[in-house]
Amino acid sequence: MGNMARRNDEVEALLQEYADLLSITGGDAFKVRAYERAARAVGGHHEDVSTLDAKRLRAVPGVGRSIADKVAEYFRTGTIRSLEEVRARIPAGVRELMAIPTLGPRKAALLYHDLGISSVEELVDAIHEERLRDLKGFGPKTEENILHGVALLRQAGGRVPLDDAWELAAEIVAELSGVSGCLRCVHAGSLRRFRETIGDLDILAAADDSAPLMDAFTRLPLVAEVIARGAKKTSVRTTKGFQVDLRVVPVQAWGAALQYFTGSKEHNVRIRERAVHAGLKLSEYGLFDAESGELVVSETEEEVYARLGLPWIPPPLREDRGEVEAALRGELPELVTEEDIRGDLHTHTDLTDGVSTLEDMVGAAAGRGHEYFAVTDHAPNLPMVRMSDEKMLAQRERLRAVAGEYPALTLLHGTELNIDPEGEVDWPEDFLATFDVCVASIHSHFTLSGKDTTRRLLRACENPCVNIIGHPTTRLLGRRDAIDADLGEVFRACARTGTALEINSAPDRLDLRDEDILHARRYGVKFAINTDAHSVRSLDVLRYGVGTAQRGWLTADEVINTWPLGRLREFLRKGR
DNA sequence: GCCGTTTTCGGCCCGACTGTTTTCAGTCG
Repeated sequence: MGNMARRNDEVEALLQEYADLLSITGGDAFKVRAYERAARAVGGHHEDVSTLDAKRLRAVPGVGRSIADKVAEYFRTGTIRSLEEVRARIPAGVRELMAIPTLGPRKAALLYHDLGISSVEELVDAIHEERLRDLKGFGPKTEENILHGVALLRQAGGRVPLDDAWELAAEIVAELSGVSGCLRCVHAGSLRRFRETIGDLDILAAADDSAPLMDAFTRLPLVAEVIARGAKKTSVRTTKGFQVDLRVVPVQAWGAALQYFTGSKEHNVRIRERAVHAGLKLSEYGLFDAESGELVVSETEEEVYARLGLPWIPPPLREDRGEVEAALRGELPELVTEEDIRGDLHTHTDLTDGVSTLEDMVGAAAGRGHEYFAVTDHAPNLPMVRMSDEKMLAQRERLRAVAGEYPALTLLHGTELNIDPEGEVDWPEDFLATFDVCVASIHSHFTLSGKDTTRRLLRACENPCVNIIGHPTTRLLGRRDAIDADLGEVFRACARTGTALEINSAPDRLDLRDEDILHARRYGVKFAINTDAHSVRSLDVLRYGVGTAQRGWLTADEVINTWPLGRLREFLRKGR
């Protein structure tokens, strides 16, 4: 799976790059869109595109003769000639300008052609030197927006999205686990704790002799540079500029090392304090008697915690947010797990902006062992999707038709509504009431005042047909701030009206985020952990939503899509 | 560049918002 995903991802990235470069050069907008569409389709495709012959490649929606040829050329030669040609004309830094929110291909092209700007740094310098002032279409507000966008980008501080880190870790762990003499290998660090972005990736392995593991590690194809190489620790930088540390420990020290390298630093400080008070000393090598220096325990994390008078603490809780105190009181939450999730309540198909068909999405849901599955395509007020009542009803018929093939899976017909500035949604109540489930989300007017946004969300909660507030803060990691709202008021309204808050699992959203979940659960709110999947493959993101929910201390009972269908349906009736 | 119970051309995702203009270009969802 990991490997297959990467081949498709490679092609998706290349086609998207080609689309971006075409748009910068002012190429035909429809051609640009064709490449973007093909990129998304390949990225979301369920088969490994490197294994497909020409005919089956062209069966991927949006892939025709020309793009199929380019994909084949890439797998045959390792490059795409036409991409190389356009790369030679446009520096990579110009494309990187497009990562700045509010800065698209036209402005990037203008900045490059008129001022020779080809990096974010040069752009920031140029703004401070007031060199943008004479540029057509650029005013003071544009400068301000660019600087804010750059600040958002830099907030991520070189950190990597959770899914990128996860996939990289999975690949490295799989590779190293096969090395002779490797007794254990896992990822640790902030990835094990499911933080929303990852700084450095920490891989931990156990072996008697570390040399074969270190050799294999430094020889991985994705390694661009070996930063440090030792017997216990080796650090590399990947071709994408990401630092990965491998630590190899004797298997006897596994538990102590895993505990130490999982962090967080703040959690470990608390744990070591407890050790000191008990006359012990904790390090990555084990728990030792402070006086005699004799090893007490080190083989498993459970033993280490137990010897300190604590139950094992799940990694997502290890942030020094009261988990040690809760553990001491015997009040650690029994965290929701991916296995607890019985179904997804927010997904899309190619009827709107998804890339997989309804049949493929449903088949994949059945394959995952879901008990229920909601298809919730976009409602008409999102103009790009050109939705209509007729299309929705036709989809409902199609859903009914496919349902017969999966007797163990209950299909729910839903929609993702748009909450307008007044808090109203797309359809009147009588039509909404015909859906099994309605998600309602903000997709426009992100910059209303806090007061107006709060009122807007409250109004949506009070709609008797709105079951779930989708991606409640609408933030995009590294791209868009959370909306300004009095979340306490919103959470109170959700609890009162029987409206669930979504934990959107998309790695660039993770919305609600962990702190907001901790806040919201104090109001007795219910949650829904959804994928918002736009393809079969993106159904996999569920783990990130569950990890985020765990960081928010959620138990299965607080999450409506862990419930049996009957209890879920009762909740979705919302007292109607 | 893709696609076709419109089949080899002529459409294709469209409307709103923002900031810049002085009638509109660029970006976004």
